[in-house]
Amino acid sequence: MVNNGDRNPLLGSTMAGGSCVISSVFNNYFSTLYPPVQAHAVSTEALKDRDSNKLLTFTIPGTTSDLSAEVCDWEQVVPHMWTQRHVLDWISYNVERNKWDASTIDLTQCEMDGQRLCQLSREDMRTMFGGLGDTLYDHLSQLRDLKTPPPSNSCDSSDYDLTFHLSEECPSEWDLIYDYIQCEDNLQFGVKNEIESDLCGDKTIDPGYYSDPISPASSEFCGSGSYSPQAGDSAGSDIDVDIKTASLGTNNLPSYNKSDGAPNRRRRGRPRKINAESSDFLETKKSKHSARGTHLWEFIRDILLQPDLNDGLLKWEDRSEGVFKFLRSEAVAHLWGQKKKNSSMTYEKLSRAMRYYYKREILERVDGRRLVYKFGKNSSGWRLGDKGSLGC
DNA sequence: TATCAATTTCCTGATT
DNA sequence: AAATCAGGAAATTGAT
Repeated sequence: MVNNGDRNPLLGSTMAGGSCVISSVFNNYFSTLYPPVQAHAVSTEALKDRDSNKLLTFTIPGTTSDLSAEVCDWEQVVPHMWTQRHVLDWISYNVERNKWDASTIDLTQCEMDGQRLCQLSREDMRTMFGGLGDTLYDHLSQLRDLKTPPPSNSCDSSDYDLTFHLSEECPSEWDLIYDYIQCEDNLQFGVKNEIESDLCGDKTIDPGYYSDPISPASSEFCGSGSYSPQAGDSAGSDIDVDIKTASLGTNNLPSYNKSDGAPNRRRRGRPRKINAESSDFLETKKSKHSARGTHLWEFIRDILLQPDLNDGLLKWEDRSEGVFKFLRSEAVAHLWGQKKKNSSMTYEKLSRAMRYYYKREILERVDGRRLVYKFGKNSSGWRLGDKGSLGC
């Protein structure tokens, strides 16, 4: 997700080559507008959610520790209070989300605050941002609507002016899933990259391939900054390890040395979780005993079950047979990675996990058709008339 | 603490 | 040539 151009966690790692262009365009622009500042300690209180209902909180700038000031996350601020930087972050995010060619956007048009942005009509947006204008307008409307108390229903709406819930009673509305993922990711990666970029200047780090923490290459990794929220569940990103160990000054890093000895090579397997010490320090987001959460196939299924909201990621080829196709394979992988707090997820890796489902008959092979899969007899919830996993 | 399921990562080779 | 598929091997995680 592009959230902040100069601390963009995902660009250039998991996305296709076009994203590099996007990344560089926005990075350059951000670095011009916002020279690096020193990272401050982040209040974990400001970041952790409050319960298993995945409460997400918007904050008013300046009210919540250093976070809002330093991190500048547009998702945590109501749109009409966005600064210029928030606006840029948000545009950058939408550019990435839609795989838009950032070079087609006149960045000087982006120089406005949230108040001004909110005054723009759909036509204005089209004029300013071309084909992306509609998307921006719709997304902004969506964000603004979040501030409007919803009609009373099963979803809790307390404190709705500043928060929204993705509660157990009302799960899996795709937009909420998406926003939840984005917001959560924002909390996870936004701060990290803020620190990375702030401490390292323009140096970008591929989050998918962290430097060996003890290697010469990684010794350049700057780190005295403190940080940050951390999901308690698995799959802390590689960057998690580096940043935390660096920032904590620990020296108990595994002295691994991959067999080939190649520098900057990550080792196999899931990214290592941070150690207990840093984990305590950093505060975890989820309960130690929280459920594992949806499996990959359920995640895929749930996207498919929200056709209006799945953003062209996947489509049914034959709904009655459970045949579906990836339309934007890398975007789906990216989203899956966000859900798992893994910024280096790719379609290649996701597809490996999908192939493991063949044996378990959660999926069936569809020979000769690229990007096409079929739900198997051990999957559920996708059939018409099934009691799906979605809905209240 | 050990074990397990479910990935995640890396890899080589084949196919489209 | 690049993307995707296939599947082995090993690593890691959270759950039990």
